[in-house]
Amino acid sequence: MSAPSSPGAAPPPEYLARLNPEQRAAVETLDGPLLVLAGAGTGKTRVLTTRFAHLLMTGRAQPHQVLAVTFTNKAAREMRERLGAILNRPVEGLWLGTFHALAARMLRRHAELVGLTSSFTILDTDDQTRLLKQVMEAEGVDLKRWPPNGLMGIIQRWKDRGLTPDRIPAAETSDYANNRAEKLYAAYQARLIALNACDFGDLLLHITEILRTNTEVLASYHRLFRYILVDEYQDTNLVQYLWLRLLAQGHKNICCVGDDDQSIYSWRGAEIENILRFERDFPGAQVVRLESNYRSTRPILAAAAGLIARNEGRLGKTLRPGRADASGERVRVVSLWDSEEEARMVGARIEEARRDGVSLGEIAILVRAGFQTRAFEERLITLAIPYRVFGGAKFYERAEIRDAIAYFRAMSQPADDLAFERIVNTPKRGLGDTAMAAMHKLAREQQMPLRVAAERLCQTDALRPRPRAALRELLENLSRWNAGLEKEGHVVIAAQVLEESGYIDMWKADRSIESAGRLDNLKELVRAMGDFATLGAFLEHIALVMENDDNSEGEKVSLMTLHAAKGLEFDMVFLPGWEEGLFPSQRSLDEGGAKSLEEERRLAYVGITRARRHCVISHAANRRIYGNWVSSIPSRFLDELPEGEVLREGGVTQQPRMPSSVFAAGLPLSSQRRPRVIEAGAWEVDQRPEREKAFARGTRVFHQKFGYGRVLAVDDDKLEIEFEKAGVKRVLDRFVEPA
DNA sequence: TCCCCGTCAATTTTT
DNA sequence: TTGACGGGGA
Repeated sequence: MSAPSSPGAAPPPEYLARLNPEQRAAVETLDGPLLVLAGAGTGKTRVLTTRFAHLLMTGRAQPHQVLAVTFTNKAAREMRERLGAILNRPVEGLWLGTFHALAARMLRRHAELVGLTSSFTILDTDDQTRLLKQVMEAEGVDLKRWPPNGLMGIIQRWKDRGLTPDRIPAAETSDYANNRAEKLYAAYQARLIALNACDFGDLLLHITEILRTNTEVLASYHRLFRYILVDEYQDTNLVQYLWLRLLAQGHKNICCVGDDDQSIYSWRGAEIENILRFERDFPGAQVVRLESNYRSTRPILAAAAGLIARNEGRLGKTLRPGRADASGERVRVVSLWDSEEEARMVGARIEEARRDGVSLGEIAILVRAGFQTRAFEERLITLAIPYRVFGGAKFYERAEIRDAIAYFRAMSQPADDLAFERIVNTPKRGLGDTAMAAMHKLAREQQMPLRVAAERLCQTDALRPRPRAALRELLENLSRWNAGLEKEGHVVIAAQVLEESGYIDMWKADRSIESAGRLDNLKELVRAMGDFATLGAFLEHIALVMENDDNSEGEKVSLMTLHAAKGLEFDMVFLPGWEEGLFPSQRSLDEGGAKSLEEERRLAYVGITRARRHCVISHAANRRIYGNWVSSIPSRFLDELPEGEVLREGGVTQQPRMPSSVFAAGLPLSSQRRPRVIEAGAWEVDQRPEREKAFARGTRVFHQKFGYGRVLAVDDDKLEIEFEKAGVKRVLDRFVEPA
């Protein structure tokens, strides 16, 4: 390959010449800890991959001597591809992958140190909950009072912090289920080991435990990894941080890339403190800031910057427009009457953009919570605008896929009770509660896997002849299939399993609409297995690399949550529902206080910075939530946008429909409360004049949706009104009239 | 074994 | 309003 770049020598290689000075500093600062603070759209991925390539090109490291960690498979894939592109060849033997994939790979090498074998199973969330539920039942916990999912959350947070059951601080034993959380956690862990299984949290928990107690193992990784690269460092949790810190103790060449302003995952254990603390954690650390943004127009960046500047806990950086054509229209803030009108407004603007030649694939609607997508879906269907909702059910989560995988697991992993349980009576073999209870009883008494207990049971006359025969057949099949694996190969056996177990027939006999699709999915599953050398490799892939199936032909509007949008960009972005209680969400306000308000604000920042050219933020005065109308006041984030950078407007000039109650009251049209028609442009100059219209306490007022009421309290332009029919609500004064 | 009905809750999600 | 879930009855 080309010669390494030595400072001062001849022109730098082409891959470096393409970088701006700050990016280049991030790539060429090779020794010691380095934090790269990469703002949105500043070329983070480019820096990361170029740095990786640079390490190889300069001969600083062999491919296998670099540990490169990402959060998602998508990011890992992208890094691999771009690395190959820079080096102009595919690269083999890399330690490049997600935290979980890399941890699993390491753990398989040392599994016996925590009581597992190297072929341990990785459970998905569904299995995790089922197992925990069983543990809780065995301990006699009232599952109604103490839902397993609650404990699952507690356990996961503990695992996120690297806490094994014996390490739970006394102060935190939590009052869950009468102080039994810790005991249940220990029992759950014991069950996992007995099943030779890990949940996702265990992958990092176990390997970190191994590294911190086993100096020889740790030293071997110190010898191996000369350089460590970490993506999205602001999203790391404590155990991931501990794992990285242990590994980095060797050469101390750890480079973390991240953006504290985009830390939006604290609720799943991410600790923004990790990135804030970097310089203290890694003495001698250097920090490089990437602040040149190549994505968005100046007004969009200014709006985002103004908003995020309100946060206290941040390292601080300011995005500068880096594009030559950074001028553009201001961010629009549109006020609407209700959520239906909001959907109409978004739909109308999308149609308009489409007429103007904007590709639908370049348009996104980003919402705070999943349920918000529905209103927009309905509108887009009406307008015949193709769209795509991200974050739906995934391929591996479908029942038929999970069943099939359970068959493969049950066949190849005799200790995998969860898999065995799932398939034992699927399709129906007449093995109901009675048979299962007998198996469980024996397994428990003899401390053996279910499958072994089932074998024993078949040799007794504990079961009636019919179920006994069915069970025996299943067990014989499992052994036979497994025995054929070596000779026939896993793809042939997989097809055979699904066929001979009667599973395929079960779906063929099913006359529901989905059954054809399910059969297709099964076919696709078997086909995909051919891409893997062994069944084990395939199962690992399924557990860790659960790809969202991505059959996106054609250009479609993207509908997704703000969280799902991180890392993406679009020409035109709609950000609806900026209302107090929805965004920032009530729940985060209630539970997390000031800290989570800051996280909500970061989420808003992420939303705005997704937009390249057009950003339309909106809020509605009334919204239907869980079936009833709720009035809402504009999000505080709207007030925090710098005034000069936004254009405040009313909605589409569409008259809100009269509530039926008005007609029912039989009022003459002339005296009807005329709905305040919100006209385009009407609010461009804020609402100051409107505000003069003071409503004193006790004033009797009329509201379009809630009818008549009396003002209880006035807070600037927000009124608290006790409505005769609808109860006490908080409403903006511009939406009520004196009665 | 299946289906119907009452109850209850209801962000954000990757691996 | 929707959906998931569990209990009870056919």
